[in-house]
Amino acid sequence: MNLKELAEYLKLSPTTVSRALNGYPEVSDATRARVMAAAEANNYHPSHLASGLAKGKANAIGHVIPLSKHMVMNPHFSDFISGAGDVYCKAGYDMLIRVVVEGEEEAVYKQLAKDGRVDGVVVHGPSNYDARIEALQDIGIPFVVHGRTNQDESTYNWVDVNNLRAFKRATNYLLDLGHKDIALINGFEFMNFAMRRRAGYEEALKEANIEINPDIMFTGEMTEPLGYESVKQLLASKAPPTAVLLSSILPSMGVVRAVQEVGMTVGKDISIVTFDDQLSFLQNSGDIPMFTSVRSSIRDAGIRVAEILLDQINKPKSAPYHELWEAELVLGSSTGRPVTR
Amino acid sequence: MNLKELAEYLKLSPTTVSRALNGYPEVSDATRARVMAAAEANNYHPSHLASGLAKGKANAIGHVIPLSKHMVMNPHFSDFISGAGDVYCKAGYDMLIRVVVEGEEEAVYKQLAKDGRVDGVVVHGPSNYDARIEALQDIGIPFVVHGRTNQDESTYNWVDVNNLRAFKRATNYLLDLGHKDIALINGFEFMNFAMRRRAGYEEALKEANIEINPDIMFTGEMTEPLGYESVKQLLASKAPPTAVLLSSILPSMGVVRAVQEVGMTVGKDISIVTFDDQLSFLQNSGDIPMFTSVRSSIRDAGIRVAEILLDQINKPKSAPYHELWEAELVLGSSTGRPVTR
DNA sequence: CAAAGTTATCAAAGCGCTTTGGAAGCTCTC
DNA sequence: GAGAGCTTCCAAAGCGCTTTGATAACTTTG
Repeated sequence: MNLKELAEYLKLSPTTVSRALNGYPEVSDATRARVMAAAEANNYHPSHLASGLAKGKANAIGHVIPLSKHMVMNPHFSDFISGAGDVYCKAGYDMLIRVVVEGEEEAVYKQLAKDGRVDGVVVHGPSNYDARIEALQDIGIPFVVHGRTNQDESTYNWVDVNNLRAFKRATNYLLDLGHKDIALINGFEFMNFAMRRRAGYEEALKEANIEINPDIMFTGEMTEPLGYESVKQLLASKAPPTAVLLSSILPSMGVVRAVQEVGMTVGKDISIVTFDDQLSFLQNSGDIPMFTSVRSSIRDAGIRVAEILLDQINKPKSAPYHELWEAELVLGSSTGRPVTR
Repeated sequence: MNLKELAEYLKLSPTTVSRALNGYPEVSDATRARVMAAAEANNYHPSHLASGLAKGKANAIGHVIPLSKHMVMNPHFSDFISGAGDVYCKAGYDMLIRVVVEGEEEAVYKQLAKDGRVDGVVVHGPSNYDARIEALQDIGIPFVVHGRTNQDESTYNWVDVNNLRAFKRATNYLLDLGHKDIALINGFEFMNFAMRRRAGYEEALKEANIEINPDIMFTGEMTEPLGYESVKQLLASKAPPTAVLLSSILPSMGVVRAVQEVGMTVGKDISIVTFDDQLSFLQNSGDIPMFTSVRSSIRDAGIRVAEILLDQINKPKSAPYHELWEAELVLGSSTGRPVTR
């Protein structure tokens, strides 16, 4: 059943039916009620394609998700998406996801934007200098970035955690406990968030006059094995670090595994502070959480990013909007004073 | 730039341009080359909405993802989606995701199907009797189920792991090692996969004449804490089980945490066998993997489900198609003979 | 070389909806 | 009781593409 048929059935014009359904005022309450009832009764759903075409609006938001070399979907996305998806759903938007080989995101964003399939896009995982930003600005489609780049921040919309401050604070906490050798297990540092975290770590060390030691700094895909392998390697050295700072709870699990494997105890023999995205499936909660962490919910970020994007779509040409979130330092049982050797 | 403008620019009719672009034979090679070049040069992208409307095809697949009570997106989805998304992308389809409060999936599937937004849908996490199946059959939209229900399997498309056999085999393996008290930590058993796994577990125990003990059987959302809490509880009893069988690697991590917390060793004091979906971010690999497991890749399932769905869309009215996969038993370091007490 | 067959192009209708610009039919006013 | 002002509805154009049915131009063939 389409609009025309519904109109014929009701002995009304398509115009009136369309208006009744879309809440325009030019139709009497009685007629509107009749139309609504008939639509319901006939299980009528307007064609999304047709209305989109007529209105020049797709009612959808695009997300382009890069697959890394190992064809891995970053699990942090699923929480982000769950937050954003919820917002879209409530606002009557769809979420359109393209899984794309890393490096081809730009072309895909362009195509999505041009072919009118989406009204806006969100940019995931910005690198330090990210070509997508200018590409999207050229196209003129609304977008918001989850994170920032080193480009001029004021020209686009973003939501970011203060990664530098978070890691500086985490490092300072470990320093205050008396740790001097603090390892860093970070994401890939061409990603902006990781670069900023490293900067925070280094800043804190410098201020404490501690030399930065590249031998105890690791980067990689933030998975369980990254933590395991890195700490295995550290523990094999003569004087392993007494503390380790991590970018995600996933590698932190790996650290715990490695530490326990050699019979040491987390929080006693070795301290761990981790960034905690509050992943839904690996909660670090309870009265005394397992990990001491700097915490900021990635799901909440998804929610805000989506809200901001919808705002920008609905009132275009508003000024770029930013939000910088401070992460919360949460004390858990994975930290303690270093053991004196 | 739209088709009409491009045609004017080329001094051709929209018909010819459209045909040239879409690879129809009724156009000379010379003209086609000219058109292609002009399209490229002018950065022309056909409107997805318009072509979809004209063709009666959306070029998109719908996924409806239920949010559980705790607003958690099941992390197993992200791997499934990464597989499926990849297939869609290569075939020129989009993936449309709706995050929906649990229980409302049915209405959403209906709407998606009716309004022409998608050409097919995939059904996630079927329950034992799932109303969505009949709803989708009524609507007449192509769909494939990831998993099965207890309804008549022959009437719809599905891809499933032989969960019963996998868990029976895993249980038998533990029995063979000499374990008599085997705990089960399962997903929610209104989910069909969990029900079948439990059946496999019980079948093996029955055949071994071991009484089924509900006190050592747990169900819940498959997260890290589920494993931790359950095993904490088990270890508090007088004679804790010597082995535990789990439905996912996530709770298995929790079991490890609980076991190590009391100073016991996994694979010696207590054995673990887990179902391993080969989640990309929690790999259980290496020469000797951490966990003994029954293994089947959820990402591969996503790939097959997507392929099958696209097939069904392209040749409608083909017979329902099924695939039942056998999980592989992989020996790791989390199992051993029970300690004699 | 005319008839038949091919090839290369086009005009126009249609996909299902929205929206513009009227036009009836009312109710008020002076 | 005629003009103004509402209210309620409609015809038709348009969104950007595809596709049907035709036509013109060009090759073959007997």
